[in-house]
Amino acid sequence: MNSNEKPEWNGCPTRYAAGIVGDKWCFLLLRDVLLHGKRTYREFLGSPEGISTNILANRLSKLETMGMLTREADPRKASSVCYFPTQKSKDFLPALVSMMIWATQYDEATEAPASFSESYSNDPAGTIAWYEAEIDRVDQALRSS
Amino acid sequence: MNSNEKPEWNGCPTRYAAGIVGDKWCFLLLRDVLLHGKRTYREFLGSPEGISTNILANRLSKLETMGMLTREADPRKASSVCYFPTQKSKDFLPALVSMMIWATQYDEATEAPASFSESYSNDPAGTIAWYEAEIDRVDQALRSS
DNA sequence: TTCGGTTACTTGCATATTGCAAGTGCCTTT
DNA sequence: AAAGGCACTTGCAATATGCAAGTAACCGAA
Repeated sequence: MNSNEKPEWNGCPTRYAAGIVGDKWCFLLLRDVLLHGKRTYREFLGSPEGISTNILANRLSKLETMGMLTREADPRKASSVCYFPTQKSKDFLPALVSMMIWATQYDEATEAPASFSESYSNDPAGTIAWYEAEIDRVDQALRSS
Repeated sequence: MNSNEKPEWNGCPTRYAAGIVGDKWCFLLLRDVLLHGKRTYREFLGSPEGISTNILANRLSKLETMGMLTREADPRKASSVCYFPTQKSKDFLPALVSMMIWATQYDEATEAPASFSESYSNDPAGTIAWYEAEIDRVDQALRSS
């Protein structure tokens, strides 16, 4: 890449990302799904930020429409519902972790232990892989129950 | 990292990031500053998304308060104003680029050339470094004028 | 020195989005 | 058959946004 290639086209990937993640609630729901293993409406409602029920329903359907989540019957109880992450949202993990690393560095009140940043700087790919494995573990357990 | 260490604390770095980037307009302004070399109110207004003047003023001051931008007199014309990226926002670049890579992969209408993803996958650190150098070049040129 | 143009905003107002509380319909459990 | 949980929906007041217009300071040219 040399300095003649001015990246004017950058606008678009960023706008695409902003359309999904440039919303506080979608962002936090993605965290719940990708990092906290949450899969149900009830679990999302329980997050400390206190999303209200209408906004939650709205954002879940938005995320479904955008191909980030799939809405399926809960294998444990047919009357209940699960939202599973798609490959598209799993592929968002590196970006999400990258933002967390940045936030950990600048948030004076961070609750993230030093070991998080350390393990990422020692082995970024391994850290991402660990989260991916957790997601798969959660979803396989759920789907086979 | 073993699977006993369940990362409950993840909520917070993500919430911190969501507080800044979980807003469409802040997100796009960061793009303009970090990727497009924009520094003035007038330049931000010119972006294709069409931010309105009151929202722009509001977000610039929010980003300044959050330590992402500094508001300074324009060295070219004292009556004008420049918004420069701080180290904090420059350190956000890896996360931003990571989101762009993801968006490029999933946006069917992406305008990003294949060479962008290629150069990132060949040499991620080098790609980030290139953007950092561009930012420094822009700001040094501006400040010494 | 005054006048038009530019820059960086602020203000007012109609519309859209949010937050909160309450309600609905469909299971499931007892 | 009744009670409760789950996943929403609805209504309404409060807040935020988008748009158009206005303002204040400065700058360069005539």
